[in-house]
Amino acid sequence: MFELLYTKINSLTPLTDEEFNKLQAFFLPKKLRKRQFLVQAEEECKYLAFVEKGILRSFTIDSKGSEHVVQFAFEGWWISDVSGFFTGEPSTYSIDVLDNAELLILTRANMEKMFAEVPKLERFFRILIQNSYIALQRRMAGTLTLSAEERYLNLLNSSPDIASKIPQHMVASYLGVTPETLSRIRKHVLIK
Amino acid sequence: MFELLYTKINSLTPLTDEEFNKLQAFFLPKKLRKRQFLVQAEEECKYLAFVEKGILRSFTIDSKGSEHVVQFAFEGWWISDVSGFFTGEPSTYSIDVLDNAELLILTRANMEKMFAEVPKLERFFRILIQNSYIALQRRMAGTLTLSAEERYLNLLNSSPDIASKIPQHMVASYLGVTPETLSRIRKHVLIK
DNA sequence: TTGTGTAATTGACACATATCAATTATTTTC
DNA sequence: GAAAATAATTGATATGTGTCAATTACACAA
Repeated sequence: MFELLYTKINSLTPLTDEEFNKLQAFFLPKKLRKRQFLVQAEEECKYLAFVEKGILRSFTIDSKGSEHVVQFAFEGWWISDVSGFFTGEPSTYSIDVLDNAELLILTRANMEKMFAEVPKLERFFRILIQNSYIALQRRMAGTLTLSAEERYLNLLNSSPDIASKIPQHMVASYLGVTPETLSRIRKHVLIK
Repeated sequence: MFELLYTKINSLTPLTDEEFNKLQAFFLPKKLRKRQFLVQAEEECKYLAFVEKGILRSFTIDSKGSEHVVQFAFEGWWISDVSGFFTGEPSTYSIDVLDNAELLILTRANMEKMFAEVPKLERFFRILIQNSYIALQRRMAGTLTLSAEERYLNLLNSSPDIASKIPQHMVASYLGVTPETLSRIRKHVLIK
């Protein structure tokens, strides 16, 4: 059950067997089916989740009621409302399941206990969030500099998983365009 | 010279005097005047800089030659091309000085040595990057959900420094609009 | 399997923002 | 302090993307 987690942590911060055994105690397994919520906006986001199986996404709903996808999470990825998780404030995002999921859940309290027992993990999570930050900066730069069509073509390259496994209207939302616009972009790209 | 740095680090991760004394040895003071570059795109970004005095910004240049501001850094902030700094790859951004600056510079090698001597700092930098990530997520959500005018009004609220101390065309670039559009937005906002 | 809801496509039109060009205001430099 | 460079404003027009409405395609549940 912990193989994937082990691989992922070990690739960034090699752990001894003993350290890895300690670590397991702090994670809580959780299964969720499609359409279930891990976190509801406005509530406290208590969890940082590692995705063993399935697909999740986080999203906001704006003042006009439309959804905006913030992040997708596939197998081997982490997902949370980082802001809510660390500040304790009510979550600004909701997180729900797109494909039946098996998760390993870390609560804030368990995370701190874990850091106390295995200090090396402080480093792992620094690098993890660092990589997320870098990816987000790329996405941000893309929305500032590229047209919707260029962003879509980029996505096909850099995240083929998203383009192929996620319903189109959610891909549109992630790209920051309407479903109609993405549909037209796809038509246009095919023709070329 | 290290007062501001001390205050900033101490507020997130309290340090003993001894720890703080050790730490100072790893930072290199550097003065730069307006228009000088700390990092040039395409070169390696060797530095993580703490801003003691002055203002800097990081930016990219797109295929059409126009600049896009990624980040501003005022006194007490940190700036770097995070991606380049940690991966060692050529920087995607340039960083230059908007207002004569006094910096405390950390190289990658010194950072690792520092972590070895004062492990607590691993935690500090995790929290630092975490907060940057949260801020960037807010900005990203804003560009997905808000009109240019709403983003400008948000900026006035959340970062009055940016709105008041930065040339308007750079604020426009940061918001992801043209200078002409920002000029019109300001006119419109004043009238209301 | 058929029906019912949801997703994707398409068309007509609206609107926010970009682009280009000209003018005025503000800095910088010698 | 005058000249030159840069920044901000304004107007006219172009364009990408959004909105609304209708149609077709698809998925899932009874």
